[in-house]
Amino acid sequence: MANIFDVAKKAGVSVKTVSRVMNHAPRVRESTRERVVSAMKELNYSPSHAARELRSRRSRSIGMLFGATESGFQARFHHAALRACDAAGYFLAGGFFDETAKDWDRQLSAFLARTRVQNMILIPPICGSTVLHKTLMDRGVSFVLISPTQHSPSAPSICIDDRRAAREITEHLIALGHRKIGHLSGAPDHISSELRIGGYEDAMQAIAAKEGRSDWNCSEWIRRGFFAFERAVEAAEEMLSSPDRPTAIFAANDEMASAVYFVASKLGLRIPEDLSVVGFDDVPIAQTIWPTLTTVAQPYDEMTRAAVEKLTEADGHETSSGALDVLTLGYEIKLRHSTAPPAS
Amino acid sequence: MANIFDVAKKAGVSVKTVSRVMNHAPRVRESTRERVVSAMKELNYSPSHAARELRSRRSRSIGMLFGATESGFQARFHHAALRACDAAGYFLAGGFFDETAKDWDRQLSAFLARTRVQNMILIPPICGSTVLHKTLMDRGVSFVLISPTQHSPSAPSICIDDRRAAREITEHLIALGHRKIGHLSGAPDHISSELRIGGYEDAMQAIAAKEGRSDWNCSEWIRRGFFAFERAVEAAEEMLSSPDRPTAIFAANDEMASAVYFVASKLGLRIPEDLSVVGFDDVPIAQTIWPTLTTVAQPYDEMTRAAVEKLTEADGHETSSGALDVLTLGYEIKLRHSTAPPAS
DNA sequence: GATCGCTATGACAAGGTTGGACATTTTTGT
DNA sequence: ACAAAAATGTCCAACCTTGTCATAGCGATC
Repeated sequence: MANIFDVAKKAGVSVKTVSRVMNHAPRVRESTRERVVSAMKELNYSPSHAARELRSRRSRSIGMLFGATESGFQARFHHAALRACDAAGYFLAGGFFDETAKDWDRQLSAFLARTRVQNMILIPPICGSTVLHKTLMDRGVSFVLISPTQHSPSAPSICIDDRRAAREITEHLIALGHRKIGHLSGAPDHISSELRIGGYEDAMQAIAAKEGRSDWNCSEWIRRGFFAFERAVEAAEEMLSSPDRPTAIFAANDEMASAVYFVASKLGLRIPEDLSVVGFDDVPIAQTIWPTLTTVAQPYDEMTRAAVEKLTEADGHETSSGALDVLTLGYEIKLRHSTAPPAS
Repeated sequence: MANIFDVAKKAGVSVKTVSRVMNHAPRVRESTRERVVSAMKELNYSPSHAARELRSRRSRSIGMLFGATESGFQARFHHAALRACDAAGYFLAGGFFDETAKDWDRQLSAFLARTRVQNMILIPPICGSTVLHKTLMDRGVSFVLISPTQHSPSAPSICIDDRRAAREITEHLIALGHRKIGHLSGAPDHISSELRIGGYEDAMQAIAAKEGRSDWNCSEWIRRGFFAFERAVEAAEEMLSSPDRPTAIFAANDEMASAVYFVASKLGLRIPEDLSVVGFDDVPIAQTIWPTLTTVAQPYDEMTRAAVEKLTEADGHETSSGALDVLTLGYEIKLRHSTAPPAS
């Protein structure tokens, strides 16, 4: 395997110049650059990331911790991260991380020690742990939070307008004629849960005001599903077996929406004839269950690309401006087959 | 950050001894080892993997290429690999790989150049590409194939007895009383597809022989679904809209089984009353659809652990014995709610 | 034409670890 | 007490790249 000396020799320059070319340093004559580049090509040269990392104390990898990789949600981000890293010339170092385990910090230390990543992308559910943030900061690791449970002054966050999206999708149900709309909400320590509840309430209160039902209290229609399938099954069972059951349910993620399908199927309720369902996230399952699920699509690829950009741009440069750095991207409502007017 | 010299000083030994301890070299007294280990702990030392890799030309990472990370199947292996690598002290370097893309080799070269992995685990669908095998061998990368489309003389494979599993799960349907059993098979270039067809036919022919129906040709009941949801939807529609439709379907993976649910739901067929369904793989979706899916569980964790072991054991040592190295692990049939006797 | 300033390039050390070849010390067995 | 074996140390080179500082070349300025 060729190294930098071979390239230098072939191009008739010093190793340093080759290094400069690789690192896009200024002050290299165009003709020299070309000579070097073609020498690299000819020798099929690729620099040793170990040596670069050793010398420059910068690694070309981005770390990411996964808990439940099967969760559709994490799998989508995994996919997006693989592509974004590929595009940026970085590679993804994945670690397993069980946030409920006791040897929490051992897992994290082991990951950091092994990979020596300097950059990380943190996704739910673990992105919200302040202890985690602190550990990373102490170690000098920069990180970006995606859809965090809470924003951090020490790292940029990337999210969507959860509240507006929740409001919009609830309004879709209202527009179809639904009034008894249940909400299956997420884990209470997650900012998105509360924002989605907020959006739901915004929509419900707006229609209540418009139709003059001042006594109407939509918060009775909210049940916690904690973003988890099993918990959502319980909550949905409770909601749907009540005599005054809702005619539509807005689940705060698709996994819980599929739990509603599960329960509805068990109880013999037809979707959407007897019950309309909407979700949130647009994970793959949304299109592989029948009827396909109306939901809010997160811009996974865009979010992850932005995260990688933030990390690679800042690489090396300390750029904590002090102000909260929050990037809000656009979502999309996907209308599919899980909603219909209520049975009259 | 402490380095090996600091540790040596603290432990009162030479750097060499510290190195010996880290690399589990023989001829180190237990008491010395302990002193060194505790010095490392105290200093919170972790070796620079860049330096180790640079010097020893061995990387502590295992590479893995993912195509469709959302596919449940790959997500399960991702999860298993993260855990197995963690346990082995390695880390997982993930790469995106679209086997249908044109810049196929660019993707692979970029991945290998960036990560410089020496070890890889290959999973379906890309694990079968002989071009891929060749490239890896040329580059001196060792690899293990999991459930490969075809075995390779140059790498160990890990799989289950697909044929027996397929036979067994088909027999489950037969035992319930089904005779008109359709099979939704996988991609024809994949060895597992053919083995699962084989197992299905074994079971069908056995019952045909037993019941004296020598004219019965079960191969009419086979349709290709190519392991893909959309293709399976088409195939299932065809199967189920025929007047003499099957009373049970054995899908060669869970994704296709969920496609059967999708179509059944669309056509108003109830599972399992009107149609029994069984799958293969036991991916997460099998338990989050109602009725929960009877399927064959692959031993994901065990398979991946075995793969990591093979790689880490062989690390450095050339051990190609020449003979085919195929490890067959046990599967498990998960009986759930998607099967019942046929309507009489 | 000597001096200055700027650009492009080069020489050399450093970064943390392991490998190799031996030398030296300690332990063990007799 | 002596030899053999085991444990540890010494020292240097190598791995490949980048950072620091130095220098050659060259046009502009006084």
